[in-house]
Amino acid sequence: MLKEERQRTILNEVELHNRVLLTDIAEKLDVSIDTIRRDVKELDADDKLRKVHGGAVSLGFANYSPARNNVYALTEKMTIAQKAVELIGDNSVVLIDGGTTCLELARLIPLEQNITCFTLSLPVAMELLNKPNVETIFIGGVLSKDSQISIGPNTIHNLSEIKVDYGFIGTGYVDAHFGLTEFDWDIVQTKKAVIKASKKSILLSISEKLHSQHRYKTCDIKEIDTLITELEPNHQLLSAFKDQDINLL
Amino acid sequence: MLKEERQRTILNEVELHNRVLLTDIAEKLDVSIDTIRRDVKELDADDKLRKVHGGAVSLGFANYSPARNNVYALTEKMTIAQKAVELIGDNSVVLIDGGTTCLELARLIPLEQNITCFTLSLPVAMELLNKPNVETIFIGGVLSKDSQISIGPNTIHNLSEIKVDYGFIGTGYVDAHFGLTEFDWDIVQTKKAVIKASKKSILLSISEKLHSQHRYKTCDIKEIDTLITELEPNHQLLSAFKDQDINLL
DNA sequence: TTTTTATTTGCTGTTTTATGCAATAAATAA
DNA sequence: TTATTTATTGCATAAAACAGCAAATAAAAA
Repeated sequence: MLKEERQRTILNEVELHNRVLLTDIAEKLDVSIDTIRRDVKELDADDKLRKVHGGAVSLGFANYSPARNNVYALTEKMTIAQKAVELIGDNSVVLIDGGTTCLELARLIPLEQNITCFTLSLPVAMELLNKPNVETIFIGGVLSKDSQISIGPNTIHNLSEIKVDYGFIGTGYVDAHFGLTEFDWDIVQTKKAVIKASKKSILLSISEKLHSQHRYKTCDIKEIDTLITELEPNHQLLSAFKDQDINLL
Repeated sequence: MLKEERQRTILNEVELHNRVLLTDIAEKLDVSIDTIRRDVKELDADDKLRKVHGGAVSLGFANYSPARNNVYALTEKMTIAQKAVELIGDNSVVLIDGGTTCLELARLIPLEQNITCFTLSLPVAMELLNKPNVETIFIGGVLSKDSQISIGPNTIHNLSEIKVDYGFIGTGYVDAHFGLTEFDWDIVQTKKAVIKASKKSILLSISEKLHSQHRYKTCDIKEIDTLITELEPNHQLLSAFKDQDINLL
């Protein structure tokens, strides 16, 4: 078998599965592991793939860097945020939670929109300051380093003193049966207070999060007024939520 | 399974839920917790995520570095901030005002310094979140769009309930005779409350601001405990302050 | 054709890397 | 505080990478 052929096979394999094990391909092509190793080394030098310990991965796979494009599933989140922002009427009072989806919502608020906006998220607040017609009120409290939102008793107390038209919230995990869950107890307490401070709670979640759960429970699905995902409301992935008392957007 | 595949899975999980537990991933991928721990350590070193006790959080969630390209008189302000940061003892409770000089102070707080820090400035709060040993409490309220700090009655009320060791404040204008003055009435009210909430008030001001004044008065010089400028304390520009009951640094 | 030369491949022993285990230390929760 | 979970460290093992050598193969020259 020619070297060319062998390398072509390796590349095919890598492009198809994003990865390959040296041992597998050596056995498949019935040559020694050293030969394959040398082939992969050449392909790596030619920037056709990335050699890694024990095998090789495709370039797209290796170059994936969240630090560069920063937000995971940005298109989906923008779709969700767009649906959410359409709910906000002029002169309404809303509360925006933390998380990247909620941050997108803050970004998408039109410059001419005239609203009052409460938030407990530092990045969301930063974003809202760019909107000339949004009156922004930050709910103070102890700041969580991970989530960059106010948490703790003071935050919860502050939240207890307001009642907004819409509360836009995110969640770590959501399941049609188990409801909204998080792994952080403080966050759960805060989110509970957010929901209580909202006449209507709007949950923003990418579909990938549906049917996942964790240890601490924020609330049942029925406490949420509307669920917004990037999917069409009658998508089959949402069927489990159709039976529940919740609007889908 | 290749290490790269495993790390990609970890990244997906982290970006999906913002935060994951090492134990969960280890179980899901069926490898030892040590391996996951090492993976997460590497991903952290590569700035792909942030490792926290027991798990990992996504960067999009915990990343913010405001560019400070065009800060006026940055070197002077850094000198001032350096002098100020040396005043802060371990386990003390401080309050940091807004403005670029105070932001520099927040930046210069050493990573190992263990303090509790109140602030009403959004950029300062952002900066403080990067300090692992600083407990940050944000004083909530209506946010001023240009100064990016909390103002208004609610802010003032919140400030009335605390008393910190040091209050680090900035000012728009300062004069040995007329005291601290501002352009904006709301800001003045807030700064008054900040001074009242501080056992000792430390004024941070570049020398260029000395001997300037504006329409609304925050307080007299005698209400300030220490004035920090970029100059030597016995510089002649400071002579007018020497007669006053104020420390110079 | 045969001979020479260069390239490729496989093998051996050594070094490096990846992973899991266990003991101890540190951090967090109760 | 104590108890429990999570981190760190060192070590053992196995797999993989590497370097050098020699046989096999291919290409070029006589």
